[in-house]
Amino acid sequence: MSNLLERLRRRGWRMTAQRRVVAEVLSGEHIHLTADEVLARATARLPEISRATVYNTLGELVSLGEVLEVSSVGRAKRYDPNAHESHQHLVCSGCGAVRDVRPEGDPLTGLADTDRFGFTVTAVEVTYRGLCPECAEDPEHA
Amino acid sequence: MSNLLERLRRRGWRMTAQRRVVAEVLSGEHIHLTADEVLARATARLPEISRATVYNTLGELVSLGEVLEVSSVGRAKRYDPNAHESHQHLVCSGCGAVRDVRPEGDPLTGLADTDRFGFTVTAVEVTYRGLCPECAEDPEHA
DNA sequence: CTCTTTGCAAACCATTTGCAGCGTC
DNA sequence: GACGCTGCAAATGGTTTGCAAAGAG
Repeated sequence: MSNLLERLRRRGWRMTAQRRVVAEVLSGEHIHLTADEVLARATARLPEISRATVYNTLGELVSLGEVLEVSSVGRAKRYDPNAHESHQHLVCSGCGAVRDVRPEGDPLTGLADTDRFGFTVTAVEVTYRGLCPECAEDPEHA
Repeated sequence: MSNLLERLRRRGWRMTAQRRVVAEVLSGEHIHLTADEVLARATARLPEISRATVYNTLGELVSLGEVLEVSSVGRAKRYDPNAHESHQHLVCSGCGAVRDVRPEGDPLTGLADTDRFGFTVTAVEVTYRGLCPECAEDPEHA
């Protein structure tokens, strides 16, 4: 656990103002921001940060395994800092809201051999789709 | 079941040469083509078909519920004609190959109330990631 | 005949890249 | 002081759109 920035410092990640701000913006629970949202929030704290740097930094965080890419919502990828606790996503089809969920019984212990087509399975992603309370009540909320 | 084209005729879907060819190209098992691949295969049968028509038609098939959009592989969306039999996807992280799988016990019958955040859950998507036999043996196969 | 679908080309949006200069370690 | 990171701007890839002409029912 602990926050993203602290994990990165502990790993000896080279620090700059831009990188720190991106990491800060990605701290918290149920965070699933697009690159553009990260840029907007980062710009609020550090006006001279550029879009390319946001993309570079996000890409590096993903390949470090400290941030997860979520492609199940809309056209733009979303970035999820909750990379160390296995979890699933609950996505609202109306407004695109995303919540992290962690059903107790891990139901995903892999595929029967007969279903694997010879694949070596290393990960499972689960997305639940539905409507959040606001969109269920007011379908125009989207 | 039955093939896509037949289902569409039965629904009284307006038919044109272009639409028929797109539906034909999407017939079969383990089909998960990108819009570009659909265009390429459709062009082989009907050279005058245009990219815009392929996109229009795919979009309509998706909103009819006869084709599924799969966004879990690469940047481009893929289109899966297997929309009536609930199934999951097995994706190779090396080469992007996709297979349909149908584990027997449907383990995913929803979320406990305490995990739902008030959402109305209507669907679950599961993606297994791993390496296909070819990529497991020869990591450069990608 | 009417109303939908098609083709073309341009617009769009998210993301990536090349390269000179700046800043961290 | 070296090498990696940053910003700019232009390129790319996938998808969408506007509009006039063609075609299905």
